[in-house]
Amino acid sequence: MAVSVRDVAETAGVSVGTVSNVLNRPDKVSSATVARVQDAIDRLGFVRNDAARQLRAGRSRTIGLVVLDLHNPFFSEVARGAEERAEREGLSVLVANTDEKQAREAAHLDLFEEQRVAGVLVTPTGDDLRRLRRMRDHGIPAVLVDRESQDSAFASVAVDDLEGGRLAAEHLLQLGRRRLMFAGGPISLRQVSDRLEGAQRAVAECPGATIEFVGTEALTVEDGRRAAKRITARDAATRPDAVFAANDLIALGLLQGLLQSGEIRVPDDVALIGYDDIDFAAAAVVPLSSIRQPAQLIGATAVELLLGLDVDAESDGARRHVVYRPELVVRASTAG
Amino acid sequence: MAVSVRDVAETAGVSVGTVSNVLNRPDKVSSATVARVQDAIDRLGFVRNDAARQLRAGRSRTIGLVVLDLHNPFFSEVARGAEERAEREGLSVLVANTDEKQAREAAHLDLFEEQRVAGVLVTPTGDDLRRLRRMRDHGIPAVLVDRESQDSAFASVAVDDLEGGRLAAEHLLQLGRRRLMFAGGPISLRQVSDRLEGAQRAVAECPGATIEFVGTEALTVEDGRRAAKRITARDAATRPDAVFAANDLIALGLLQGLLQSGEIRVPDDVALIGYDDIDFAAAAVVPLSSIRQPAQLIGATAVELLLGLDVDAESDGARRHVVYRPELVVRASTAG
DNA sequence: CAGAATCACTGAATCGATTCATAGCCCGCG
DNA sequence: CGCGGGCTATGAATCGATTCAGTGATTCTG
Repeated sequence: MAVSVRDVAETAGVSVGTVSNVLNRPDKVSSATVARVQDAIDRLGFVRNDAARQLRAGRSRTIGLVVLDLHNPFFSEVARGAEERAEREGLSVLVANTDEKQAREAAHLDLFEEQRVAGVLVTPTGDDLRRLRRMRDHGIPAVLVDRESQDSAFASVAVDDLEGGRLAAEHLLQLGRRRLMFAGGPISLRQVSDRLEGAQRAVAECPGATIEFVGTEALTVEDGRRAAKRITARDAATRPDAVFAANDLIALGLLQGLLQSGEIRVPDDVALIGYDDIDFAAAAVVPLSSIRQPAQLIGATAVELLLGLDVDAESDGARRHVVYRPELVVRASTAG
Repeated sequence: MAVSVRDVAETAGVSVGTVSNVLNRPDKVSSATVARVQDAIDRLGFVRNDAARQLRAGRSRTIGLVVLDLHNPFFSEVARGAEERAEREGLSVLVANTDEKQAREAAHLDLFEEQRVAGVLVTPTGDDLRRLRRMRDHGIPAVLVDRESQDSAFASVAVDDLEGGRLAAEHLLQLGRRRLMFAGGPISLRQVSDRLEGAQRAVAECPGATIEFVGTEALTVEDGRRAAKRITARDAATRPDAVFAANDLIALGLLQGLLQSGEIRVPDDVALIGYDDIDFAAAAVVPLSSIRQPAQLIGATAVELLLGLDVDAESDGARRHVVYRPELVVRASTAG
């Protein structure tokens, strides 16, 4: 059933080495032979066995991408960017979800290591880079995605989340809002804590303004809806007049929840701004203001960093840490 | 650098066979030996080489999933369902995008075959199942996803798209609308043509009602926006009074485009219904009516069919074709 | 025209985990 | 004491593509 190079070689009347050459370096083989071998391949329906090839090569032609949540269109954009870039290099990308859970992140990294991937692109769940270090020691380079690494050992692509947080908060303050709220979580995610901190700094510079933190379990639409309940449950007087959501999914959930209550108008009573500027943000009930990040570019850059990466070259730190700037996108949810 | 079972065996003072047993059948090995081997594994930082394992096994522990568009939340739900189900069986899922292009579908299937995946779940782009047949002959079973197979050779999970199309159209007709339009494409996609045909049948049963077809290149938000332009460019009198979009992405694009024009109100001037009921449909500017499909369940069922599938058992056709029923979800975009 | 260089091809060795026939050991039972 | 049977462990053979030193044959060069 399984057709191997040996079978092909036999029916073409050549050696296995020649078959391999036809497959990998057709120019090294006379065209007559190429034709004979091709014919045998077609007749037998031969398909290369990638496992054998990889075993010999010692390395696969695949890149592992570990993201927090593929359901977040932001990450699926990142994935698309990475895939397109990798494809041009003849590599494919394997995508794994962590659902923001450390255990799943570890399990997926283990699987990638077993597969001897050419490298991994990771949005780390926590602050623990030990496993990545071990993988690097085993010859598997890593690039941190959507996260600046203080650690010079790993290249990274990120967007300045402090700046993004500041942009969002400053925008809300300029509207005259003073009782800000930040919704998102878990705070252990760097993205979340940095955006919050950026916002807090902006608020600190504005006398009379406050910002309150409401934690969520994760960064999904559902978590946003739950956060909305906690807001609507309060007295109108103690409610925030502006909410900055850690990402657009949370923001969309909040929007639904707040409007559903019937008492709260957006942006009149509560201004709302999200983060990521996913496609659906513009199409929301109240079109959502957001902080835009160049998602595809992030994915593509990560791949480039990975490929330009010499595992044991600790040098050239400068060009191995790319930081993009976020951009404010104003829509109806923060109008007026 | 590369640590192999041989190295582990050596430092643990046992044979390679024993190391393999510790890895795969620890109960067959005395606990003292297990401990010694484990210790060696930890000390050396040994990680199994999956390529070697697969080569020996002749088959990988991975399932390939080929979908039309991962950016469509419907498919990412399907993927999630498949992943969760597969994980319980100790399998992982590789996801590949076709962007609705035949060539990409073929390329990805080839890659999957080279990897000797345990099976593939496919939403075929066209009607050509030859490649799938060849793969089956090579021992790689396939399950058709979101598509009924007339072909008894392949198991399938689908939702009745004729029924879905009918549901959507009947709903619009019940609102009193008579000049219907269907927007979507390419028509070569079974999902598109079936939904259209279901709608046409409903329209045919309603005297005085018509349905017009507007094709799009693909099923994205952007295509929806473009379709909207073609509607807004017309005289008010010749515009449809209801639009049925082939999926929610198209519907959301249409919605944005129609509202942007300023002249058209939804649902007053044009009622709008989508398909899939993705999460974002409920959060749209005008919450979107839609036809719901059990996305995760489809993914999970596909995996089950695959695993229960004996490649050369042509029998038991009945239980190998699962068809779920779609469900109408009414929201503001078709109110009144 | 000898010797060098080029070309097309060969086939054994290799990657690393798993398998399986085999061997050694110990215990218990007749 | 001896034999069967249960444990535990062994290590050569295997999966299939690739590599690379080497063989012949042909063409080139001074």
